[in-house]
Amino acid sequence: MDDFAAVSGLSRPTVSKYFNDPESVRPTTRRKIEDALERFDYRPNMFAMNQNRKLTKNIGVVVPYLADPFFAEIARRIEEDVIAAGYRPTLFSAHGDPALEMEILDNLRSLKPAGVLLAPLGRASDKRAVDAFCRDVPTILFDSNLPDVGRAFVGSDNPQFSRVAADYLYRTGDAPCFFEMINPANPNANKRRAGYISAMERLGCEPRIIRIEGDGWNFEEIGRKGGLEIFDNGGFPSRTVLCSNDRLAIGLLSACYAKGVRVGHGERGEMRVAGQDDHPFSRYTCPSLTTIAQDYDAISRTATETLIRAMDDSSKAARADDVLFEGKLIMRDSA
Amino acid sequence: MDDFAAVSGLSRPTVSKYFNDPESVRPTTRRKIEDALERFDYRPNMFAMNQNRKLTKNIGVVVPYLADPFFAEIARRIEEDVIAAGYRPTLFSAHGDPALEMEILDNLRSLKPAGVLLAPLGRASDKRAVDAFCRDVPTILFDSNLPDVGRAFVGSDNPQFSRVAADYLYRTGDAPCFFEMINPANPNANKRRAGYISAMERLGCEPRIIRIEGDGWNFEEIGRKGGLEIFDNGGFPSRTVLCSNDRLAIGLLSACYAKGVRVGHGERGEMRVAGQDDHPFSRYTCPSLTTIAQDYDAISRTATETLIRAMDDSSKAARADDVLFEGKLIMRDSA
DNA sequence: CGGGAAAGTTTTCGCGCGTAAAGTTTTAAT
DNA sequence: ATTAAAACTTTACGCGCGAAAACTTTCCCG
Repeated sequence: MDDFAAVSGLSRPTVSKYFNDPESVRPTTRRKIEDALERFDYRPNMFAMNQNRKLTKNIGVVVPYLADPFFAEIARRIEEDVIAAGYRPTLFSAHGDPALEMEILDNLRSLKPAGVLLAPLGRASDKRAVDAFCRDVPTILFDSNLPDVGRAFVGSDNPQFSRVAADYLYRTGDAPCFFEMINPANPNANKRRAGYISAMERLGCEPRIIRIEGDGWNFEEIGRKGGLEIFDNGGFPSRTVLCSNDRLAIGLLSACYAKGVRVGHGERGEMRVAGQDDHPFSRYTCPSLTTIAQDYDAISRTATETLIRAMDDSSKAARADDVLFEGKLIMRDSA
Repeated sequence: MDDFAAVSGLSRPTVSKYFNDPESVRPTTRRKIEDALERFDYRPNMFAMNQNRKLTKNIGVVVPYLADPFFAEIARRIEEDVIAAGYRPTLFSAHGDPALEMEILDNLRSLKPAGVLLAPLGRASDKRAVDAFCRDVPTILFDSNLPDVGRAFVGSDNPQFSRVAADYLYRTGDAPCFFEMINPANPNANKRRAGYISAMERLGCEPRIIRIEGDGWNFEEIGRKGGLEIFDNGGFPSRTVLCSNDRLAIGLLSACYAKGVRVGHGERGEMRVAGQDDHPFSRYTCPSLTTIAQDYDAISRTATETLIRAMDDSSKAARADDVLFEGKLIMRDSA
């Protein structure tokens, strides 16, 4: 940096200041540095930069399962937003493993991140450890909430998802039953079930919940196996099935196909299936999947913005209000 | 570290040695340190550790598009293998953008990685820049090759994929046509086309290639639109369609469904569709997709192993042999 | 028991930058 | 033209560790 400062005709501290915030130097100075930068492609050493600094420009992004296209997509958008805000995102996936989630948070500590965007595993997460982490590092939770942990939560209004779905399905046909895993990995599933129940009660219908076996994150397979089993044991209690999420629905569609059950909203359909999330592939299922869309854009943008505000905020204890986005009904062919 | 060395009854250099390689100290010494570790949870400062070291324990993993479940899955496995080998993986996605790919390689340089596993964007990659990077950092390319770049290439024998697929389809019905994008992002597409053509010639059939418009990484949409267009303009030249990859096939299945064309290998099927890759979701399409499976496990494991060998190898210029894995025919319902 | 190798200790240096203080120059506003 | 604020320079220190050299202790084996 000394040498580079010399060739750009400035002192090292000024150049150092530039790299911490290009706006903080005079425009003419900035010009000098950026000219020199083109001629010499100097880059400050990341490790030296961050070592003797309290706060880095790093932002950690942690998702529970990156092979789930929902998280891949939301992670992609968050990365873009974080970069646009002038920070350096680092992406981690817990791969569905609580131990790995803890390890990631531990490693994250030594990255001295300015902030973290964390979508916890949910039920399986070690809440105390996550809470302890959030006390040390400004953290925004997203997608899946742990009550009173972190600076804020940004996610979807899950009960509303299922209420809208149930309402629509009721109005366009018969009252749906609800298809979910016995032990959902994610707490959002419980909120969706609650939303479904409240909608059914308001409509004066009996809620009918079908809970299938299965652990882990291979939801399509769980949905398929669960669906096949139900077909073999008397079938579904209703012509219409609202699935707890799109991946289960994709599995169920596959089971329907295997059993020769035509799915669809028209006359031809023997059964109707709806999902929730607007999973990136749900538009390409056969039939295309009617679902409730998560607001990917709003969630990623708001999560990033909230984090950056929280990082600036000196009052460490302050908890911002949780933000919940409504889902949008996407009417496709399956229901 | 000084304080921690004191409480564990050792000198700082010994403790330092332990953290670089726990095996490098005497078992009794290791015991002392790990006992102290439990009582004091000290962690060396990452930035200080790496600053004055030529080589870190970091391994960069770069994929072209993480929202593609194929890459999400292969990245997941590579991360596991890298961790098991005692290194720290850092995952990056170029999100389909060549400029971002270059930026990632630039940032990677300042991470001083011991090695990099890179699946390049392909056609869009800046080959000269990638080559320059590979000269500085031991890099193994995977999935998509750039000739003579990097220490080695680990991927699939793409011509074999299409040969096997074409052969199988021919034997079980009629000769397939080949469905692909006009300007495939990935060079593997060209090899698959070549494999298809050679298989057809060997069988004494005329190769028939259908090339559809579309740019970017939204293959399902491209496949769907392309399929619809072909149906509207006289249809496919053959009852059987071999798609360049599973994601295009998923899009085509969706188009078939929209047009009311029954897909399947039995009597009922009006058309047969096959893909290539064994995409994580291809087993849940309707009908389930017949495809050629990539050997995820072998590719990720071999790539990691090859990289670690290349890192140990002092002869910097040495290029290991490329490794290609064969695809396995997965017979499902679509063809 | 002796001897040499292996492991640990002491000491010292430096990595490449952030940061702070004190002094100097430039800028912009009156 | 005056002046104060803003921007830059100079100087100096330290972050937390890796690494190397020279020395001492421990270990293993015949």
